[in-house]
Amino acid sequence: MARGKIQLKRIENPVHRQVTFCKRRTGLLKKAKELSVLCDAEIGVVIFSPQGKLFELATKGTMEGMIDKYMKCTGGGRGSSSATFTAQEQLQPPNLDPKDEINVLKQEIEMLQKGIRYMFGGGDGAMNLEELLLLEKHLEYWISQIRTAKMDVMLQEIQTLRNKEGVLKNTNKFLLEKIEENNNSILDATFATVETNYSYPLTMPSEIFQF
Amino acid sequence: MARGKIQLKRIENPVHRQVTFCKRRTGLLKKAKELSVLCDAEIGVVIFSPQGKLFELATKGTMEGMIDKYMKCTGGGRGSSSATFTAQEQLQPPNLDPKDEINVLKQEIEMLQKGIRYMFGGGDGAMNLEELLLLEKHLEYWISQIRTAKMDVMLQEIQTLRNKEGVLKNTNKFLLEKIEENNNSILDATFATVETNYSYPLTMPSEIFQF
DNA sequence: ATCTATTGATAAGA
DNA sequence: TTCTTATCAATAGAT
Repeated sequence: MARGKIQLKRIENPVHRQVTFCKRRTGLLKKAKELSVLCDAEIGVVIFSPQGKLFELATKGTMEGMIDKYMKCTGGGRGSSSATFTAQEQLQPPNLDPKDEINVLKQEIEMLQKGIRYMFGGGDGAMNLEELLLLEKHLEYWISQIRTAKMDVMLQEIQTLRNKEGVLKNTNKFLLEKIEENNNSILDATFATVETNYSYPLTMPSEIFQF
Repeated sequence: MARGKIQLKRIENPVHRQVTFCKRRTGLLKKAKELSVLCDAEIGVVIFSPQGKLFELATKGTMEGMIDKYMKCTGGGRGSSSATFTAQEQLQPPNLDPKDEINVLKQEIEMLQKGIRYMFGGGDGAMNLEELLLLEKHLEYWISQIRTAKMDVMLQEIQTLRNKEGVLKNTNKFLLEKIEENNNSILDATFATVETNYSYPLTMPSEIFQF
């Protein structure tokens, strides 16, 4: 537009991209407002920045109202965005354009294939930012599975340690009783001498046994 | 804009208004597309003409997807606008090439995802795409909040238990040595008798102490 | 954030 | 709706 034409492609420079996003976002919302006022139209605009931040505009009423109206117009027939809907409604077949769905799925497959190549190859197999962001999302899910397994292991270890502790405590208790018995039959001198050589108390601080 | 400035108010002349609506609507959607491409943003625009006619644009995926994302962002805790459905239900409508293609693509995606899950050593590989996407959405929100706190608590407990175990082990060891000393000075009979009354071994299995 | 040379959008007319 | 053209508005690049 100014000081030089721009290419209709993603701006690679992150600073330029962010600045342009801010400027054009403002411009777009302004244009939407103008159109709404000038022509008495009802307009809703939703903008997600690459970082996922939401910007929105609803020229009449609320965005929810817009969405409800949109749903009615598209004949989706599914529940209102603001109303609760039944499981029955939820189970109705989706109303997606098959072509769109196919494209989405193809993109997903390509992304997955690239991701696999990336992980196997180790190199940065020429994935662009958008693909990396998509892959990141899937990795987050996959990682959650690992987390579950890890959590199981940790819970198991906690249980095992608790069991061990119980055994040790009982053993300790038994040994203490044993020593007390022995103390009744031998001279105290020997025991006292040894006791000073150890830092571990024969009786544990009470809080250690609190669970 | 051209041939004279305009007032930012409703255009009273119906013909002018209609013409302007058409022109500016085109311009607005163009701007939205440009912003999306240039800045890698996800944008949804919904326009209702005064006559109630719908014009829409979703720069990535479908408008329904946009709405879902919007609901998520605004904390609208209600269900997905695109109803949840199982892969089985989606397989129902036969005879349509697009549907068949979708099914093939989905199977391919599942295969790829299973492969990756296998690489990670994770899950059981029995989830369909919709389940994965839905679960991912929820996990992204919930796990991040719960994960840190839970992990801290668990790690803390493991550490505490290990510390306790170390103390108990050392105490146990000391007591054992003490008893051995005592055994050298008193009769074995008493000890042996008591030992049979307890199931806890005085010497722990070696693997218990492996960390 | 502000400035300004340019490009892009568009009101009016056909 | 679309095209043209004179103007106005948006904005890319620089500061």
